Amino acid sequence: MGRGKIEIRRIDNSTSRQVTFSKRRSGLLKKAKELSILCDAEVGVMVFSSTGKLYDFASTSTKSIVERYNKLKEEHRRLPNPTSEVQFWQREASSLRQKLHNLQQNHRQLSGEQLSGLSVNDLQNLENQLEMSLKGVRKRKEQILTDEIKELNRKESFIHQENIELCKKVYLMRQEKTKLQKKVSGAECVNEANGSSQVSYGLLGYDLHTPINLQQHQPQPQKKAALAKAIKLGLQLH
Amino acid sequence: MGRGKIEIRRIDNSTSRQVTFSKRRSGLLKKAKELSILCDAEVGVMVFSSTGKLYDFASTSTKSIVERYNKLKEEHRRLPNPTSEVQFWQREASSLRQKLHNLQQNHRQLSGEQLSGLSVNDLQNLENQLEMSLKGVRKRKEQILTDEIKELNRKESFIHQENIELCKKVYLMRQEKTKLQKKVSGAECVNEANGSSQVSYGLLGYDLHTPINLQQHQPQPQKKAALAKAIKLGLQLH
DNA sequence: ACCTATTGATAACA
DNA sequence: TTGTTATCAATAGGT
Repeated sequence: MGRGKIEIRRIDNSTSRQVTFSKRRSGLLKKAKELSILCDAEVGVMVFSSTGKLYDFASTSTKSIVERYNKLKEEHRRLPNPTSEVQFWQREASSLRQKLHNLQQNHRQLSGEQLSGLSVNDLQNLENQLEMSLKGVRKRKEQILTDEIKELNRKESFIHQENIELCKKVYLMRQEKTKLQKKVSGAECVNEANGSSQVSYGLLGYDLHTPINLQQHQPQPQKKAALAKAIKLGLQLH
Repeated sequence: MGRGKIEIRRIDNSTSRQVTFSKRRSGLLKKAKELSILCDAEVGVMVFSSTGKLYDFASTSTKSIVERYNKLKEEHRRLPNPTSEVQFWQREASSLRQKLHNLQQNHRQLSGEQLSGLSVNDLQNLENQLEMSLKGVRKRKEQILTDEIKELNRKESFIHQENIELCKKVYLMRQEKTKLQKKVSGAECVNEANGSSQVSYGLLGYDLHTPINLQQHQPQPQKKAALAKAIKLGLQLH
């Protein structure tokens, strides 16, 4: 019920998982409430988010519902049998161990080990699964690299623009400088501060050129490194 | 959602209250299950009908959920019987849950999901790992198929040998048969059992030929099927 | 239990 | 997060 149907499996994207959790949780609690009212039933719902937060609903009180559940399901836990508590946790641990074991088994097969028990068909399925995974991983990698390259291109063009602006400035300053020099040489008076002034000019001219060249070439090695990286990693550049 | 909208208040008619209870109850449990799967949440639902019957759902186990609820909601039950035995098993379960969670995380990444947190280098490692796995799986598959083909070849040559032996036998029996026929026709006495004897000859001839042809051709389709399978599965046949 | 017209829930998007 | 809307899903009322 939505813009498209979805299959009931863990939602990968954490954001949409969060959104769906929020919406469906409230839907579930609403329906629990409606059921309890419409049908005069005692209903309790407990939901733990994956971050451990609790959301619950109880038509009466959670305590009373849990009490009722315990009373119905098993006649103890409180006073008589502290052993059952231990037994419960032992079983829980056992079940978890089993799940863990299964997952480990699966993991090993996904890693190309422990293949002895499998038929050709099982192996074919495994192979397909691995190829899908590989596709996913490569897609993600390519995504990251193309993003990186795009970003570098953006930076480069920005810096290039900046460079052009600076060149214009340099041109203007040169003009002003020559204008000033003409004025100075036009005046016959000999200035004692001449030497220091010339040093100043020299520095100025140097300062104006060097950073321009630096900025013009600075992005290049970065970009080249990214390209080399991409090529090394087998990315197809368009 | 139905032929008309209804007000959320206790349904007076007991029959339709019962029907609605049944329908909405299963809907609620279904949605609880979906929520737990979609959003990776721990969900528990308990419903008591007005007649006192219990219907429940728990993504893990109701006990575990109730325990978790109690632990989170109220710190009691600690004081009366903080049996170290129970505590031990609770810790054990908790630790196993953690391991399970980690492995699931890993498994998802190996399946090409949940890749958002990984760097290009991580992804490259994953890719290499998957390629190794794929290599292992393919090797194993090829092994099985070549073994199968070898076995079929062995069988075929064995049967072929057998076939030759049978042909020899047929040849010898034909000779004996013609010898006997000559003897019979040489004797002038008319045998009443002639008809049945001819039928017997006919059957004998048929019996001698058919199994030979069958055995000669039986392995062929098997082998062809294996080859087709191998080709379909992308195995390189040398 | 099974069948639809209808309402309700919600996935995708902004 | 909250709201909107196109779609899918649940289900009310009947059979």
